[in-house]
Amino acid sequence: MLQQSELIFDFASDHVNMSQLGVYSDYPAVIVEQVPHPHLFSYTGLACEQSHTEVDHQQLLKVEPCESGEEETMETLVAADSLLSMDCPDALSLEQHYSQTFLPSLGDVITTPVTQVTVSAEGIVGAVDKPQWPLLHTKKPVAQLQSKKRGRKPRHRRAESPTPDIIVKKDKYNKGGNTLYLWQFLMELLQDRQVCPRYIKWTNPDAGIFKLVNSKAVARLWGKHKNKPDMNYETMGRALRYYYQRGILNKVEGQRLVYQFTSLPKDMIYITDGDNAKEEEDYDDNSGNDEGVSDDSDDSTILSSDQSVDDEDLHPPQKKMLSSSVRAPATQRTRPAPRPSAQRDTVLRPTSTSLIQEQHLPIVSAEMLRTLQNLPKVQSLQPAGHASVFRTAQLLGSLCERQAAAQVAVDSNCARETPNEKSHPGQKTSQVETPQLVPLTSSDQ
DNA sequence: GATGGCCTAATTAGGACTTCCGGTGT
DNA sequence: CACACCGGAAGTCCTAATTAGGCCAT
Repeated sequence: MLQQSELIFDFASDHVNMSQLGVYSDYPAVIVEQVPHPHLFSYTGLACEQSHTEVDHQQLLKVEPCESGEEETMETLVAADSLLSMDCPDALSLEQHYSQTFLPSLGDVITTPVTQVTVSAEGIVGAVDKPQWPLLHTKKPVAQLQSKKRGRKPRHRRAESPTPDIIVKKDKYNKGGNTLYLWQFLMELLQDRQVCPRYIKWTNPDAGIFKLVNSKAVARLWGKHKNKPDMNYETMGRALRYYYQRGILNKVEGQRLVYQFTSLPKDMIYITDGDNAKEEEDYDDNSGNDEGVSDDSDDSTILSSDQSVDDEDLHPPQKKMLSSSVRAPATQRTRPAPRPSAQRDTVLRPTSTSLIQEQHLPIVSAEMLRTLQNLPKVQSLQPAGHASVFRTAQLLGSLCERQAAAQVAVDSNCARETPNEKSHPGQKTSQVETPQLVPLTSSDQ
């Protein structure tokens, strides 16, 4: 089994290898943001320069040698290692399980450097109805202010978490590194096939209603992320309840463990129950109850049904890929209704993928490609503006092309590329409609 | 020596939880 | 009885903003 560091190296160097290979030398600009959310690094041990949200395209289009990651790598590796080595009763720990969800590793067929599609966070907004009392600071006694060692101007109010109403500085989530809010974390889980719908699932995606199928497991995952081993659902629930006040979440009355996002990214990937029908069955076999009562059995109980995941890790990737390709394509879908609203980071993470493939032959999930290509927004994407979506869409397209071409002749014209990207790798050309939060109304429910 | 630019460390405010608790409802 | 759920209160952690001070060049 590959060590994490090996995976990291291979993964992080993938782009470089591609660019160095003659076959792919025509793809200088198809450098998708190689920056999974920092929290993903914390699980996987990956560490790299992060630059999602407000995109400096010039920067994005050059391969960053992980300058920040250089110092973060070891730390992150250690952290990830410690995470993964934390005691867990089951052979496949939740932590490992979840870490794998962010390490492209399993059955599905995306084997590209695509780590995510990020969407510019520009215009992320937050709760406007949150009271703001800037005068509170100005009313401090003068003597108190002067008693400070250093005089200080009244500082600007710090940007808050991106909630549906407050405008947040573009780079808020770039600088900080691994800040991942709970609601973001939940959205991540909801877009993760290995967790959704097993531990968390949509009950009404259109309305943003989801259920914590296994509240304890989700809380534990959250605790892992926050390095709070004592995290439990009660604590996490308190944080969730704070979201009520801030207009990020609503509680679905009468249903336990069921919450509702007040708004959602437009381009969010929705994993429905059908996507993981088998897993769902497995889970249901364990829980035997999906009506309002969570399955809070011990994680090991659930994980025992996830042996396939464990097994897959022990098998060569190619084999996994083949077996997975037999499965019915995923039924991931994207929210159809393009409703204007605020904006928020969106991560369209490829589903479980095999990270190391022989020859790194890119194999793109046709389903995902279709999904992306069918998005009107993606169709109108330009290589600038919020270029990450564009680039990823292009990458997927180009990878698909290469995939087809590789089957005909490896050294043939497999390096075709979309003209815009090819001719102007880093050029900012036009404005792209940014993915937006979709405010969810009661009518959706 | 004065001035300005740059960098860094220290300081601080504030956001986002986390922890604890008592209570209610199912 | 267990669990979900609620919300107040206080605390912690982390980050961004701000500033002073050092260094260097002019």
